[in-house]
Amino acid sequence: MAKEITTRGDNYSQWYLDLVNKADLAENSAVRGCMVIKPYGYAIWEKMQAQLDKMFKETGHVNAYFPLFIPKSFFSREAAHVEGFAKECAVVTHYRLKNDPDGKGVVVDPEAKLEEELIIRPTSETIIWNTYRNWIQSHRDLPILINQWANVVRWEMRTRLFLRTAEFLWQEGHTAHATREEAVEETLKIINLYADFAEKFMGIPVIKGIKSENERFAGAVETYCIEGLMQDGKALQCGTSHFLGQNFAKAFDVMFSNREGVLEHVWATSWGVSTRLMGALVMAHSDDNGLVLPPNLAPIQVVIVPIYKNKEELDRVSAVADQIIPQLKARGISVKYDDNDNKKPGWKFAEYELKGVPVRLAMGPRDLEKGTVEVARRDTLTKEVLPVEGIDEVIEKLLADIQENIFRKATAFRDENIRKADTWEEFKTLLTEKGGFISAHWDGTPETEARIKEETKATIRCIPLDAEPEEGLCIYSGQPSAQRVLFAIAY
RNA sequence: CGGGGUGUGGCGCAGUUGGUAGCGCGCGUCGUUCGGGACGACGAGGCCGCUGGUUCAAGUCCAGUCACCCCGACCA
Repeated sequence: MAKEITTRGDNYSQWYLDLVNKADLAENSAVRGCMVIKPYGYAIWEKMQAQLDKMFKETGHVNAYFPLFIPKSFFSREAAHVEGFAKECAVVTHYRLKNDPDGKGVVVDPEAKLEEELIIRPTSETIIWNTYRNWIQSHRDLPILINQWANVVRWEMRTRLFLRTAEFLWQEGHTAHATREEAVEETLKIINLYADFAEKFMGIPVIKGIKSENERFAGAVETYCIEGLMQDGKALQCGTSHFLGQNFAKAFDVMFSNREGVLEHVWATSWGVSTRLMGALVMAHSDDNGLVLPPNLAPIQVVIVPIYKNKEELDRVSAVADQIIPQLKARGISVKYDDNDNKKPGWKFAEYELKGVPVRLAMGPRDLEKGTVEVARRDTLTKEVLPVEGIDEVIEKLLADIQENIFRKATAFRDENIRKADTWEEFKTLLTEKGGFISAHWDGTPETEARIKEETKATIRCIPLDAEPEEGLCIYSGQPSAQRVLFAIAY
């Protein structure tokens, strides 16, 4: 029977979990808070990785790899950084097990206690800056533009597949520069790169902005972010790029001699996106029938389902498919011909819809007679019958159209869900009745932000980069404010 | 860390006043089907989360324990 999916209207978070499970993206593992990313889900992540990796390299970055373990003492070097991460660190204290003297399996060998405990990286700034110290002496060693693809661990109390897991995959860029200007430029370059990626590849419109002090990365001078809006009206931080100033250079004593031979501290940035983007992808586009994947990230862009009564009919359909498939592949389109005889066409239709395959072609005896094929698109759930002749070109255009349509739809939704509030009452009403982003004046103090969060659960998602200056009064305190910021309930 | 819930074939579940475990899906074989999740016949598959207790007898009652999920507080 059908794989039942909870509808978005019934229970949005259950709908999300159903999709992740039933579309074979990921499942919970035997380890609390950690997920198993299944092949179909991982294939999407690999597409994200490939594209981002290409974009990083095009902007002059190179990949490297730093260790999973970080000596505990490194962590205490940068005060704000420790404070931010200390509460959620996994710690390695021993390096050996031994047979349980009582004969029940194995126990930690108390003899094997580490001199210095190791932290499992929640992020790698400390180990990296400790390493950069040895790499940097002169301005000629700069800039260093390194990215690493890695896993990190943050011991979260409450987890959700992809959106927040104890272990997750990500990339983290760590760059070192001779000047403040250059580091700031790098920070901005990356946030723009992330926004491009989110919009052009994931089809998710994002708002670029700066984090308030409360939301800033622990150890950063300034945190830039891209914020997306999910279909339930909650915001999701999709990526961050940090200007770290000289904080880590000072903590790890990383200095270079400039052109005048004077020693200066190095300027730094760090930036990352994670498997959380998988969650964003699901929640931004999908519907009650299953996933809706943008063609640019779909592991299978086109599926061909043959319809036949017997071997002879299948052979005839396959002969036509054999003509179409190479034409599609020649255009760089990934295609799957599903001639699995164990499943009926109807079953396959439902299954590929659940998995978000952008385009489905169905071909049967009726098509053979007329030289046609049925083309169904996932985003609109519409079908039309078209000539096989020239279908490759049609599909190439169709995929581009689907990519664009998905983005347009998400953009319209996002734009409809940014609302201005000018009074506290209006703010609260909009938040509970509509959700989405609320654009409002704020006095700029962490105290006010904290109070608003306490009373409404909404946080400042960002101060948009493109915000127009506008005199106003803080929605909460009534103090003067120079521009609006975006509030939302966030994941 | 609080509050709630669930542990029974691969998955989803039922199992009444205790009496020796069943249904759907899936799986295997065969046949008929095949343009929106097909049908029939036969078949395989279970230490009822774990430990202890009560009892002639425990999936069921009692105590303990572990795990996971959902909802909050903290966070990308």
